Amino acid sequence: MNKAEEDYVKMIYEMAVLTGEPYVKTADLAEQFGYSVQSVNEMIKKLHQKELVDFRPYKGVCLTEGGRREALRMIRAHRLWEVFLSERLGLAWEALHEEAEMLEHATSEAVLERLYDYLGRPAVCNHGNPIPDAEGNIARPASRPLYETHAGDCFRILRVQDYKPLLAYLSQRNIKLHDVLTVHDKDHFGGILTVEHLGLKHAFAKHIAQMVYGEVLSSTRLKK
Amino acid sequence: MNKAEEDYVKMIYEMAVLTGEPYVKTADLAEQFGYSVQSVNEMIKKLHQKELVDFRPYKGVCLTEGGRREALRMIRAHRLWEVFLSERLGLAWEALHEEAEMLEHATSEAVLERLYDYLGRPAVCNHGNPIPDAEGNIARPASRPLYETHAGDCFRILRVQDYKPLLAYLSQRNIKLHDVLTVHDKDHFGGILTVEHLGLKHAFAKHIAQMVYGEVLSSTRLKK
DNA sequence: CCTGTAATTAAGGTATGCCTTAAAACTAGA
DNA sequence: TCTAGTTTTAAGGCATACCTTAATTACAGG
Ligand SMILES: [Mn+2]
Ligand SMILES: [Mn+2]
Ligand SMILES: [Mn+2]
Ligand SMILES: [Mn+2]
Repeated sequence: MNKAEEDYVKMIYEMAVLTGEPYVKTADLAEQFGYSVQSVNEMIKKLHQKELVDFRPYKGVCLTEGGRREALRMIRAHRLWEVFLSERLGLAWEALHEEAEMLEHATSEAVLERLYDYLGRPAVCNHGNPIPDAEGNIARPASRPLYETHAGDCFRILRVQDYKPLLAYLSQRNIKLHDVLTVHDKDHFGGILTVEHLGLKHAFAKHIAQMVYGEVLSSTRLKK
Repeated sequence: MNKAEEDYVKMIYEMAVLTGEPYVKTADLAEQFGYSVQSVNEMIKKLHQKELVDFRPYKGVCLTEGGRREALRMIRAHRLWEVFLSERLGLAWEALHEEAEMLEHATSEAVLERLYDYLGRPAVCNHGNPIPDAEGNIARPASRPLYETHAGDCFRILRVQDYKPLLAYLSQRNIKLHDVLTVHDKDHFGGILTVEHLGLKHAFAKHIAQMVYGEVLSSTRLKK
C-alpha cells in the first residue's frame, strides 16, 4: 500500500466508526477528502482489486478483513506518533494531527512495535482516541457527548474530535483532556451550554459541545 | 520540495562530500539511484528551475546555497532519526538507514528542532556521520580510513560507511562505533589487514578497511 | 410503474517521475 | 585536427492519482 491507499482505508474505517454504518458512501468519501467523486470511484476500484474493500454499488464501500487490518495499522501509527509528538517532543495539541498524518506513512511494522513499547503501550492518543494493539484489538471510544449533559452534571472530558479549530478553541481556554467541567446551564432552544472550568465560565455552542465526549461523574439534578 | 527532490539534493550533497568535488556528474547520480541518465537529466532541469542546483553541461551539478540548505535539512532529519531509532527504540545498526530514509521526508521543521533537543543535540549519528545544527553548520567527518594504518597502531572507529552489508558484517563480529582495534599486520600485496578486537583476531579485506574511519590513538611502530 | 435524483461509469486530460530509443552536441585523446 | 566516446537533448511511453464533462444506470417516492 502506498500513501494514497493508506489514507483511503484509514478514512473508510474512521467514517464507518463515526456513522456506525460499516458501508461508507462514495460521495461522503469524496466530500471528506475534497476529491471528485470520480477520483474516489477510481480508487475504490483499485482497492477492490487488492481485496481491501467490498464495494456494493449504490450502497458504498466496506473494509474487508484485510482492509480493516491495514486501516488499524495506520490508525495505530497515527495515534502512537501523536502520543510521541505530544508527550516526548511537547508539540501543541492542535499540531499533532498533521505531523502524524505524514509520519504514519513512513513507519515500518518494526518501528511501530518498538514505539508502542517505548511509549508505555498507551491506550489512547492525546485526543482520547483508542490505540489498537498489535493484534488489531481496539477499545470503544468514549461516546457520550458533552452536549447530552444537563445542568448540574460534572463531566470529565475523555475524547475530543481531532479537528484543528476545535483543539485550538479548547487549548486557548486551557481546557485539556481529562479536565472536569461543571454544567451550569443548558439552553435547549439557543443550543448554548454553559460550563465552569477552573473557576471560569465558558459558553459552548451546540456544534462545539457535540465534538467533546466523556463521562458524567456525578449530578446534582433530580433523576426523573 | 517533495520526496524525489529531497532525495536528489541529499544525494548530490553526499556524493560531493564523498568525492571532494562540488560538481557531481549526471551519470554518477544515475548510477547511485539506479535510474536512467535521462530521468536524472529531467530532474536536474527541474531542480535548476527551482534554483536548487547549478548545472554545467559536461561538468555536472552543484548545489546552490538554497540547495545546500535543503540538503543539510534532509541530512539532519535522516541522522537525527537514526539516533532516535537506535538510542530510544533499540533498532539494529543495519536497520537504521532505511527507516530514516522514509522518516526524513515526513518531518517538519518544528518536529526536527524538538527532536534535536529531545535527543540531547547529538553531534553524530550512529554511523559517526556529523549532524548539522539548525543553522546548517556541520563538522567534518572522520576521514582517516582504517586501511591507512600500520602494524602496531591502535585505532578507534569513529565512522563507518552507512552501507548495510558492512554494518551487518561488523555487528556480526561485535564491532561497534568507538571500539578500538589493534592492527597486527598489514599485507600490502594481498590487501588484508589483520586486527585484534576484544581478544579476537579479524582479517579485513581492503574494501572493508576502506569503509571504516577513525583515529590512530598510539603506535608501537617506529616513526621513519 | 414511472420518473427525478443520485450514483456509477465512460472518456479524455493534467502533473509527476520514471522509462527506452535515438539524435545531436561536445570533449578529449591520438 | 579529427574522431571516438561521453554527455546531453529530443521524442514518445507508462503508472499513479488526481481532474472535468458527459452519458448511463439504479433506487425510491409519488
Ligand atoms: Mn489525528
Ligand atoms: Mn496520512
Ligand atoms: Mn543513513
Ligand atoms: Mn529518503
